[in-house]
Amino acid sequence: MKVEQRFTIKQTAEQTGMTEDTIRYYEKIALLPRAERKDNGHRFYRQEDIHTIRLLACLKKTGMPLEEIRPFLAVSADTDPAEYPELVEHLRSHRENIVSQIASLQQVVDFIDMKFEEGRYRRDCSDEGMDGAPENRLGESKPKPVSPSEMRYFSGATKAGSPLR
Amino acid sequence: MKVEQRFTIKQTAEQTGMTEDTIRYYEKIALLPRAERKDNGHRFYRQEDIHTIRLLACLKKTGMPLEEIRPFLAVSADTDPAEYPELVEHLRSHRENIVSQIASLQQVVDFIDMKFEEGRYRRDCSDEGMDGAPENRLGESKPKPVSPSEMRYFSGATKAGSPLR
DNA sequence: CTATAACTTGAAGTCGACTCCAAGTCAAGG
DNA sequence: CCTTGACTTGGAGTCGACTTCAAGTTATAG
Repeated sequence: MKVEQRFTIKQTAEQTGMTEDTIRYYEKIALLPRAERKDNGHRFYRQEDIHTIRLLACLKKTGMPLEEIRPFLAVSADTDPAEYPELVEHLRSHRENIVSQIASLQQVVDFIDMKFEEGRYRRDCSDEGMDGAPENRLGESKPKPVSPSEMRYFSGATKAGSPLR
Repeated sequence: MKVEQRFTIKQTAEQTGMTEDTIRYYEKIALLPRAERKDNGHRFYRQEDIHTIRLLACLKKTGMPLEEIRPFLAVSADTDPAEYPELVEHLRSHRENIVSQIASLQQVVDFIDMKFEEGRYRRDCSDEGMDGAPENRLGESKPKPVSPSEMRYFSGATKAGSPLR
């Protein structure tokens, strides 16, 4: 058994898809804890840290601002979230955000698919698009069109008379 | 039949969830076409414009930068995308982005759900998480846990001896 | 007539998230 | 020895996306 692998900032950057500068920046703003240093002062990271940074990267991809990620990371490791009741609400509410973000994204995918298929309709994409029962559909392959349920299309302004509206 | 409804910038802002300032800003950077003006110089918008702005809002929610939205809007109306072959590729590639964004988001949702359910595991959330066949799953209701297929969890660094790794 | 509100304009300011820079340290190779 | 490369630091600069500001116009109500 090795003593526990150590990674340089460069390796860490490669493994997490961040730049070295960004990792240092996160440390600077204390989003990440101060990394351990070797004798020469160089940072080094353990597998554990890499997982944390990956989670950070993942949250960032969901459009979460850094300040919201901050409390998230506290719970990232092996902590039981129930120990931080304050964060539990945070998590739950962010989960809702994400779910609605997914719905938004799905609408855009549907919009695009529709454009491809028919090239003429417009889909409504309002904030309240998914009220009621947000039926979950997620077709990866193109031939899957839009679900028929409760949809509102971009109507109006269809120069050549639209049937409904 | 009315002459066609006209909306002030304020009403438009309300209906699209943007601020008036933002709408003016988009006009300034020519993301939106110059709005028509009344005799007194005030902007007014038609239903059609509102749809366009809604689409803009929707794309923005998916994290698309304004400069990428720009060409998108060109095709938003009643245009057939096939007439703009350049945009078709754009659309297709953005669709792929979104699909992978959805996958990312879904991972975070799964991560959160797992935290809630077990409060002890860590899920991996790497960039290449969904390679191979991106099985599409999208559970809206909480009781839906994570799909069993090809998943990598946050492992490592589990202070109290982790089983695998 | 005045005051309030809803708009107009261009320009300047803010904020988050990097990204780059200059100056310095340290280790290894030629 | 000097150079190259990988790092360190603090601070400044950039960029996207707004947001605020100051000054002005016009319409309506009291």
